[in-house]
Amino acid sequence: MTSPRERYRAQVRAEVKEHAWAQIAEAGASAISLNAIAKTMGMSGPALYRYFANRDELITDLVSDAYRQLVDASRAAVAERGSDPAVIANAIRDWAHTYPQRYFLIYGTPIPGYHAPSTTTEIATQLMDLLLDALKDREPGPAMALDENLARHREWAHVDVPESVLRQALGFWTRLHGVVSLEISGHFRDMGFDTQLLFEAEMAASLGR
Amino acid sequence: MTSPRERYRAQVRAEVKEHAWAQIAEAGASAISLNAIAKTMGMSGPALYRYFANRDELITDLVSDAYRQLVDASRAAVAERGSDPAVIANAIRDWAHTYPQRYFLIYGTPIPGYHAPSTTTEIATQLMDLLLDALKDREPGPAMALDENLARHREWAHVDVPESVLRQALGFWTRLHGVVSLEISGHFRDMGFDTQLLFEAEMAASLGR
DNA sequence: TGTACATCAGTGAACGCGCGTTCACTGATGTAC
DNA sequence: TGTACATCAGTGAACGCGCGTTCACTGATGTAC
Repeated sequence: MTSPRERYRAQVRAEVKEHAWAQIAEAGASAISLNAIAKTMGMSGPALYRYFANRDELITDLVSDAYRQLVDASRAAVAERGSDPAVIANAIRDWAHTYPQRYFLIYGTPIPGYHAPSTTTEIATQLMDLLLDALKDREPGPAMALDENLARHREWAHVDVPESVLRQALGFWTRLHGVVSLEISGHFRDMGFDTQLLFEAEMAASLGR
Repeated sequence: MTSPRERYRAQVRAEVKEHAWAQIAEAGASAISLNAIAKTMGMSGPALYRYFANRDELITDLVSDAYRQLVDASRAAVAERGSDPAVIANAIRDWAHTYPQRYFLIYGTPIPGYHAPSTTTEIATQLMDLLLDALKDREPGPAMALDENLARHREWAHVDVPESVLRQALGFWTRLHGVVSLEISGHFRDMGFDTQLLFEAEMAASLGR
């Protein structure tokens, strides 16, 4: 089905992205440059325009891949250790520590002038679904003002879980990223305590308590 | 004491920073350019080297100013509405919403190749002190594994509060930034619910419950 | 299997741009007698 | 108050760099008869 040329194209595209990741890891997402990537591949700059329409298309591809990778890592963790919020949380944190710049690409400061296409939102939804599934059998907890608001969102997004689960998921989600984004950004550096313990304490407090 | 020349220098420095903020608000921190700033001021690029040794010094100044501004805003809120964690939290969130790019400058993805000097850590401490002060009269809550770790940090940082307060402060801190950074980054955009309510729910859950 | 043609990967030159930073300089502002 | 000198703000040219992107082209790879 796939011709040799098509396979070759796919290979080069993959190699370009590989180099892009290396570049991101070194100098952040804003440093992604088609010319620089071409150079490290021993090619001339314009050659890459055979594979990507422009710089934005490359970035979009990278963002999607990062998201997919994160979803895969979370899914794999669930498959291995069970559908548990803490399992997902640790998978995400581990991934963030392994690939800080990829984490920033998704959850960090938005790249100026770049707007993520709708496909990424779709993948983001998959991640949320994974979390909702892990949370769905928990006891509700007291009703609150936010619930009414979430009910509207639930209908709109066609999510099939009670508001109480949605509420727990959102709290869990924000706390997870609260710890992780601050620690990866280095805001706890030189403060001399174990951020892993802080993370675990936060996740424990968020669940059942 | 201050000569006219010194006063003039301070004025120009301030004006440069004013334009830098405008540039940051438009295209993010990585877009700060001395040449571009000079142009909008009707000056030539090299002129600014009379006022800042180089680009990094400008950024350092901006980061410090942003921090100071955030501390001032928090202090003002406390002065007006009392020393309450929720008051501080709302002050920080309001500031972040008013100046999203300044918020990112401090708490967002680190600027590649730029390292904050120690003075900024000092100002960050002031903000934490403000929070610790607001939390200091709360009941302890059950002891946990993190406490031992925090005790070491307390000694090292010469902070004069019990571990339980430090623990509460850290939890409060991470949850605050968890909601705020995600909402400012736009991760709740198009999800159709009121992030203000989510924020309030998180802060309420974090305090007394 | 061999030839003719079409497809397409990659090159090199070029365009226009903006960046940080240096340097020798002009001209205005302040200072000392 | 007036003159001589020192200080210093700002200019314009220049350096070297890298960026994204276009374009006409060469040469290799695949396809059809």
